[in-house]
Formats: sequence, C-alpha cells, structure tokens
Amino acid sequence: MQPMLKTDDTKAPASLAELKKSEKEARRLLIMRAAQALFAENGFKGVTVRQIAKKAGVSIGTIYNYYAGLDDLFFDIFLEHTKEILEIMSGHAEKNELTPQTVGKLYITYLQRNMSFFQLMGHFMLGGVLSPKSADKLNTVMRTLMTRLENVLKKAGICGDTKIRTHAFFAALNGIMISYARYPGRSEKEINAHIQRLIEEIASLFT
Amino acid sequence: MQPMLKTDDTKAPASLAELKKSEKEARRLLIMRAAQALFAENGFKGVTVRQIAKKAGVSIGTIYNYYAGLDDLFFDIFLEHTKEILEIMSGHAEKNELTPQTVGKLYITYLQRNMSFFQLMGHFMLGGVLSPKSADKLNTVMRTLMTRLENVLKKAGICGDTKIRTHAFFAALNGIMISYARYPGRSEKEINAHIQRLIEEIASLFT
Amino acid sequence: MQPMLKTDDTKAPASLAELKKSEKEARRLLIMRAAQALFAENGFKGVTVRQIAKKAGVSIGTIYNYYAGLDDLFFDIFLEHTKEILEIMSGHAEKNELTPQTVGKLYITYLQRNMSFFQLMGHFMLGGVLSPKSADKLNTVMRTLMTRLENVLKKAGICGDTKIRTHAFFAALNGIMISYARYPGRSEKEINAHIQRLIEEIASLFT
Amino acid sequence: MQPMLKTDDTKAPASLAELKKSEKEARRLLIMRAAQALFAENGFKGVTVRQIAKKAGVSIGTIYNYYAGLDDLFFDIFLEHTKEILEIMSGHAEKNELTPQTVGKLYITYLQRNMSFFQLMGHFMLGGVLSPKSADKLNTVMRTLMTRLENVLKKAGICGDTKIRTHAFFAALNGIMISYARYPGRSEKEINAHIQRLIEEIASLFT
DNA sequence: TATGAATGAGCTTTCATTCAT
DNA sequence: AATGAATGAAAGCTCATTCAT
Repeated sequence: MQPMLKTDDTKAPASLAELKKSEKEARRLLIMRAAQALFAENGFKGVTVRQIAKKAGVSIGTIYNYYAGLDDLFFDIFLEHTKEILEIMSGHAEKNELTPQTVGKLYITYLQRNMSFFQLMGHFMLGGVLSPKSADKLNTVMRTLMTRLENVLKKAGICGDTKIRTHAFFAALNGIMISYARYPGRSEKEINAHIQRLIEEIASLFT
Repeated sequence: MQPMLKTDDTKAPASLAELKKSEKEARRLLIMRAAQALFAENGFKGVTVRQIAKKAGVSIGTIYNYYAGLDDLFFDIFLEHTKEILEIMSGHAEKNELTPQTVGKLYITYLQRNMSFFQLMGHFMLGGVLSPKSADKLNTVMRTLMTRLENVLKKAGICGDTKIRTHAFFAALNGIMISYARYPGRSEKEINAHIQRLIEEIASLFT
Repeated sequence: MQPMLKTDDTKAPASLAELKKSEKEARRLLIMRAAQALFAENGFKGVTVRQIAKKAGVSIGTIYNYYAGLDDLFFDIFLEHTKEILEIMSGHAEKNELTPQTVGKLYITYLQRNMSFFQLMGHFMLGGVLSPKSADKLNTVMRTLMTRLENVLKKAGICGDTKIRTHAFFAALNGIMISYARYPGRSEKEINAHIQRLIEEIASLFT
Repeated sequence: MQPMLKTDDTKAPASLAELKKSEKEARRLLIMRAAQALFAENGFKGVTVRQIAKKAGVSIGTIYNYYAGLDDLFFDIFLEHTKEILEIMSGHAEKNELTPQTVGKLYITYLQRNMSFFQLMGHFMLGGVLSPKSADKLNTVMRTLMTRLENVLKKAGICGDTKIRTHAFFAALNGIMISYARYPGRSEKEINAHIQRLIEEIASLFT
C-alpha cells in the first residue's frame, strides 16, 4: 500500500513574514505526512502521538501547537486525501478520459491503496464529532467532489435528478468498500476481482 | 435510537439439564443486551468491560466465562443483528410485500435505528481481525441474507448475473449509510429525507 | 525434562473402608501429578488451578476438597520430590555406590530435570509461609535426607562435626543450582559443563 | 531488615543540561529506592507498580518513563545491590581485612539484611528472562565480583583452578542462604547461629 | 515557539477461591 | 463428595493531553 500524497506544496516566499508562514506550513505538513505514513503502516488504531512526533522529528508538544488534538489532525489527513482524489480526477479529466467506470476504478483503487483514508471516513461518519469549522471544510471539499462526479455522469448521459444520482453513485462506490474490501476468508486476489466486477456493475447502472 | 432486538428467546425447559442450559443462555443474552444498549447510548467509546458488567448486573469475570474477549462479544452482537434483519425480512416475505424498494427501506431503517450494528460492521470490515470460526459464522449468515435479497430482486425482474447484482445492491445500501447517515451540519430530518430519496434512486436502478 | 515421580503407590485394599481411602488417595495423587506435569511444562508461574483441574480430569472444586489451597498442593509436590530423591539415593546406597561425588551428581541431575522442584524450594525458602503442620513434615523429611547424606560423607572419611559439614555440603549443592543453573547468555551445554566441574570441586573438598 | 543502599550519588552539576540530567537520575533513584523499600517490607508480593508509584510520590506513568517495565526496574535494583556489595568489599580490601571467612560473613550479612536482593536473584536465575542488554550488564558486574573474590582466595593461599574454586565458594555461600536463611520452625537467632557456623565451615574448606 | 517529562484515569484480562446445587 | 459458574480485586501497562521551562 503506497500512500499517494503529493509533496511539492511549497512555493517561493515573497517576504520574511511569508517565509515564516511557509515554514510553519511546512512543519504542519511534516506532521501530517508522518501521521499518514503511520496510518498506512499500522492502521487507524495503531497510531499514537508519540509515534507521530518521533516519525516527524518534532516533539509531542509541537504537534499540539499545530493541531488542537488528534481528531483535528486526523481530519486534516482526511481532507488532504480528499483533495488528492480531486487532483487525480482533474488529471484524468484534462485528458478527457473520465467515464463512470474509470472514475469508479480510480476512486476505489485510491481507497484500496489508502485504506486508512477509508478508516478515517468510517471514524468521522459513524462515530466522530466534527467541529463546525471542520464540518464547513468537509462540505466545501465534498461539494467540489460531487460537482466533478456529476459532470462525469452527465457526460455519460445520465438524466433526471443528476445531483441525487451522483450522490447515489458515490454512495454505491463507498458501499463496495465497506462491504467487500476486507471480506474475511477471501484472498486479496479474490477480493479484488470481486470488487472490479462490482464497480463495472454499478457503473453500468449509472450510464 | 431504539434497539430492536427481540426478547422472547425462552421456551419451556424439558429437563433439569435443559433448564440450566437455558439459564446459561439467558445470562449470555443479558450480557449481550447490556453491551448492545451501551453501544446505542454512547457508541463504541462507551463499551468497556466494566460498563457492560455494571449494566448487565454481573461481575467482570462472568463476562469472560461467556465470551473469550470483547471482540468475541462484539461479533456475537453483530451476528444477532444480522439474524434479526433476516427475521424482519422473513416476516414481510410471507406477506409478499418485498420489492427492492421496500427491502431497501426496511434495511436502512434498521441500520438507522441500530447505528451500533453499522459501527460494528465498520469495525470488523475495516479494522478488526476475525477468528476463522467467526469468519465461518459470518459467511453462513451472509449467504442466507444474500439469497434472500437475490430472490427479492429476481421477483422484481432483474436478469443477468443476479448474484453479482445482488451484491451490488447490498453494497449500495451500505454505502448510503456510511456516506450520508450522519452527514455533519445536516439535521436528522434533512438526512432522513436525503437517504429516502437515495434508496428510491438505488432501488429503481435495480428494477 | 522428564519428571521422575513414581506411579505405583497403590496396594490391594483389605476392606471397603480401605478401598474408599485408597480411592481418595489415588485421586489426590492424580491431582498432584497433574500439577507436577504442568510445573515441568510451564514453570512455577504458569500453573493455574483451572489447568490442574483440566489436566487431572477433575473439577476445580474437587482440588479444594483435597488441598486447602494452592500453596498446600505446592508443598505436597515439594515433599513428594524430596521423597523421590531419597528413594533414588536408597537405590544407589544398596548397591554401595554412593560417594560425595556421585551423590552430588545424582542430586544436581535430579534438580536439573525437575527445575520446578528447585523453583518450589526457592518459593518456600525465600517467600512462602509454611503452616506448622507443613513445617513439621518438612523437618521430618529433611532430617532423613541429612542423615542419609551424612552417612555418605562419613563413609567417605570426613571427620569433625559431621552434621554441620553435611549441611554445608547440601547447601553448596543447592548453591550451584541457584548460582549457575540458568546463567544468562550461556548455552545449556556450557552451563552443564560448568556445573559438573563445580560438583567435582565441591565434592573433592568434602572428601 | 534495613536496606543499605547508599544515598550520596549526587555531585555538583556543571551546566544546565547536567543539572537536568542529575535531576532525572535523582528521580530514577527515587523510584528504585521506593521499590527496594517495598521489597524489604512485604517481599515480592508487595511490589506493584501502584505501590511503587505511591511510595515514590510519582505517578504510575512516570515509572514507565524511567523503566521499560517492572522486570527492568527489578533488574536495576539487583544491579545496584551487587554494586553495593562490591563497594563494601572494596572498603574492607583497602584495610587489608579480607579473608575467605570475613568476606563470607560480609556477603551473607548483606544478604540477610537485604533478603529482597536474594529474592531477586532467585527470580532472575530461576524464572525470569533477561534482555540481552541486561544479561550483559549482569555479566560485567559478576565478573568484577568474581575477580575480587578470587583475589581474596588467592591471598588466602588456594591453588589449582582458582577461577572454578572461586565460583564454588560463591555458590556455596548462596547455597547457605537458600537452604537455611528462613528455615521453617527455627527462630531468627537459631538460624543465624547455624548460618555462622556454616560460613566458617565453608570458609575453612576454601583456605 | 518548541520541548518532553509528568500525569492518572483508563484499559483488558487473569485467577484463586467460594458456594449453591 | 463433586461440581463449575460467579466473583471482583488486582495486575501491568497505555496514551492523549498539559504545562513549566
């Protein structure tokens, strides 16, 4: 499972103040990346503040200077993943390659490679409590994602209430993951074959 | 959120041995119900051995006389829920009322009223490790559920690979839950309206 | 590590009462042997009442019908071992084979094959509290052992206060065990070679 | 039973960093002394993390900041005792007072006043598992102790394989303790008299 | 702003012993 | 005499968070 987070978020600073700001941002990123890596290694439950601090090369206290608490950090990671998914889709959109099927496969592939992202999704959707600020951020990014998906489906020729249909498509893809991504007693290969068939099934229904 | 687990599991015992056995079963149920109630009250965080023991009115040690560990107990709860869903569907099947739409609504309604079941599903599917024995039990009950769903969809006139299509239907329903059941910043009413529309959308696709 | 406890303690009963008594004794033995076997397998700390009951094929409660508690059972095992050592020495004494060296090797070999016995010795001598009754039993058997050892040393020609010298010999042998029987970082072979040399050294001093 | 651990481990710090380091060392010592005191009071049974924390006036968590686990702490105590024994012997060596008899009495007296040390010795030699690092430390300190003992015995005129003879002497002394230090049914006075006689007996054999 | 030692409530699990049957 | 389910105190250990430096 290779995390796919990009690394070139920094640009040339224009002033001292901006320099400091970008430094700060860089360190925030450092922390987030460390946590993300640990997620990928040990899953959601196996990540502790100590480990993150060690991996990021900062002190525990510093983490709390950048994030109000672990859930805050976790949500930041979740958001980062969502943004990355958007970028991946953008990349393919420019090449005019997006069909419901390809977008479905892209999305699921991403989730399979970043199970921790899906674990976080489960955490926040099923159990966690989001601050209003976090909820706002989530809304913004989700709206963007939905708009993009909607465009793909429209181009594929869906009609009717395209918005609700997009939501249904998105839900169905997530459903594949939670229902079959780690089905007990099945090999990774079997699971993947099954998932691919399900994506095609779902995608064909939405075309 | 009202749990809907049935309570009339007891029958008249035919012998002393059977009496003891049913007593034992009754206490096992007591423990499971206590845990289930705690799930409903406080979510995953609120379920500790201490809490369960207190709620069930038994000692901590007793819990370990009935279950090998917490995960064993959790899985038992999960299984019980699944069986109950099957029974609900059976009830409606006899009355010949099952369409993809009604079965979808029944299922989602159950999940909404028993969020803990869905949390457990997430727990086992995303993070937990199931013992081979538990995996077997899971397989058995899931196969039954899938068969039942398949019959419903067949009666509704689906064709092609009905098995994979059933899995897709099931996945889509679960996806609605994980994607929208607790969407942050939305009221319960809004959420429910949205979910109902999504069910209809999905169901219509599978008809 | 093969435990060396004998098994033919039963004789033909002369009456019904005696039959019952011997049955009882047989069951007591059954429990003790089970505990002894578990000691050999898992060491002193790894033995629980449940395990003993299971291994002996009796219920937990039954164990408490025969022994006041675990320490009582442990002490019984300790005593049994001591008696066995005496018997081994008796066997060789009849053949007129006992020198300080051979008796030292016999004793240490027994301890090495029954480390749990030595662990018990440590338990009772360093930390445990013995009931007066147990202390009496211990005294009796130890006196017999000392007498036997004394005879061996006398035959080997020691003079002076033979009693204190016997105690010193006995102590020295035990000291070899606690000091070197499990020396960390040494292989079993190295340890054994060292122990054999020490026995010879000690034995030669007492000749 | 008065523990005899020394207390003057602190020196004037040369810098802030060194100050902090010595503070840390002081707290480590605080924890170790608390554990040592509990050993002396209640034996092995009385030493729990909670008790140590309470006695040392620190939190439970703090103990785990200084030691990886209880066994790590126990071994530290064991080592500290060994070092102290070495210091005691050094003090007398300077005064040229060491004969096998005096060194035997010094050693045994120390063990009698610090039974917990001997209990720890039993713990590690009979049941415990030492980390490689701990095993190394043990080896170092034991080698020093053996060298010192060997010098004493050499000065007393022993010949032959002086190394093995030293080990035998050391073993014999330990054997006195495990065999007779707490002989059940004997008064403390009787026990002490017996032990003193045994030391003389042993010492005379090694001269 | 960065640090990291201190905190202590909290966790799951074990196990000798009791006692009603 | 035999049973074994129930007990619950106690264990070692974790870890997010705080706060003085």
